[in-house]
Amino acid sequence: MLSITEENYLKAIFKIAERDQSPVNTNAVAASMQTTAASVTDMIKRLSEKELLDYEKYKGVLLTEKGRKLATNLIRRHRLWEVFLTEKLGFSWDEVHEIAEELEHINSDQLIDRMDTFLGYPRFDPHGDPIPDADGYWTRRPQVLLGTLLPGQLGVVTGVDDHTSAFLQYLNQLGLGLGENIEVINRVLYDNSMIIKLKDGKSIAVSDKVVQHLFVKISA
Amino acid sequence: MLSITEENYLKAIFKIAERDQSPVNTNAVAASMQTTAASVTDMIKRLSEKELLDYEKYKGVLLTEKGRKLATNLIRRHRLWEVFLTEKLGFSWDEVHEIAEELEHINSDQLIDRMDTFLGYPRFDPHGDPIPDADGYWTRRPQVLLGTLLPGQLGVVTGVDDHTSAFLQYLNQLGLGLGENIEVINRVLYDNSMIIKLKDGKSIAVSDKVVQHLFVKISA
DNA sequence: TTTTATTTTTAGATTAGTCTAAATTTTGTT
DNA sequence: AACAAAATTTAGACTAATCTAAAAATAAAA
Ligand SMILES: [Mn+2]
Ligand SMILES: [Mn+2]
Ligand SMILES: [Mn+2]
Ligand SMILES: [Mn+2]
Repeated sequence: MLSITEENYLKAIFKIAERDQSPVNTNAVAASMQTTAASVTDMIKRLSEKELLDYEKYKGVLLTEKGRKLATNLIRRHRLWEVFLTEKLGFSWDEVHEIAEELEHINSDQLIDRMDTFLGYPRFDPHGDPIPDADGYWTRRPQVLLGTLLPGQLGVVTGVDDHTSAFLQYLNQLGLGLGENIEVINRVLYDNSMIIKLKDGKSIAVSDKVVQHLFVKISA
Repeated sequence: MLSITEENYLKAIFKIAERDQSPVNTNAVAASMQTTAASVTDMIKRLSEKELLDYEKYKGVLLTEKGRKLATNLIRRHRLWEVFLTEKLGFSWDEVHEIAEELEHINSDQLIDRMDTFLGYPRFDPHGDPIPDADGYWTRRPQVLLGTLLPGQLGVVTGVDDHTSAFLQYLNQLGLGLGENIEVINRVLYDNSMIIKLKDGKSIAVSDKVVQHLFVKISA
């Protein structure tokens, strides 16, 4: 049985290993957990003791298979809860993360299985992130950052690279939700912004920031 | 912001105050929380410091209005989650308590409001216990223990006085779920058991234990 | 290859929550 | 009223998780 704190560390380490490289270094974990390097070293020892991490002093950590399974299971729970909150309770995608951050620690496999069934076995969460299966695996969806599209190309919004509610709310305002069809009109070289056309026919300008953080699947 | 431990103490104290009398004494809390009297004294001081309890050394504790609101809100959350687990996820009434015990600590009023709406504003949980409103109030339902009924009287099962899964599973086996219509055939004086008739016409014998822990509403 | 900067670990303290054992207060009984 | 029993509180110690400051190891730069 893990404490909520231990679970959070494990999840953070998994995500850093995915984003950066393995082994994961102490400072990266400290930054992600908003704590000190000293605390991280402490916790790393505890998690290694429980055989969730492979740890060698000064060399960083790798997740063991046991650690990986626990971490992906947390992500599975988190994302399923996010689907529940949006699909069933009517929350908006910018409101669910914090609540799911708590709900993911509810420890019941039966609960998650039944929730998965109740939701109809969703493959992606409200932010377009994949939901791991019970073994902790998922298949990557072909998607690229909006910024890589050329004028004339068509695409569908499939995800975000920035999960802050500020960004998500801004996308709401722009009408750029998941599944939205877009067409690139042109790229403004001056500030790297873009003019895109939405399905309602309206053209909008999206800043460099948006272009760098919105995933789309190229459809033509 | 309260810790999960603090919330659990508060809930325990509320329930003891309801069951026994106020003020609540230290040993009762220790028994309920399965901890020592010393730990309870410690926690009582902390909760008094936060003005959730009125505490006088050696005299036991009373909940303040603030404490009562928090305690009943926990009970509200617990029971709404139990409804969700049974109604939406298909859990049986003997499986939900432990999970709700964790879920009740998820701290989001918005979540509970939306859940309440999603469930259609239920007034009772799967065990027949009333769900407090947002201010922590509910109206008592007219119900009596099965044991008080006389031969010939009709009733509807409305609740249980024993929430152990052993008891609930035994009731499943007997076909005595919530809402079940029954008729008292006769009382066996020898062992205080009872013969009752169910709506399917079958008569069954129920032991003294059942008779003392099953609530029914008299319907005729 | 020294020297410097960065990263990581250790040492020592702190807080929440817990425990056992001992002291104190209250309650019940002669 | 005096004594015994029960309930409660205090004292002191322990673990998990955290922090700051200092020491040690590694990496980068001169
Ligand atoms: Mn999230
Ligand atoms: Mn998400
Ligand atoms: Mn319950
Ligand atoms: Mn219940």
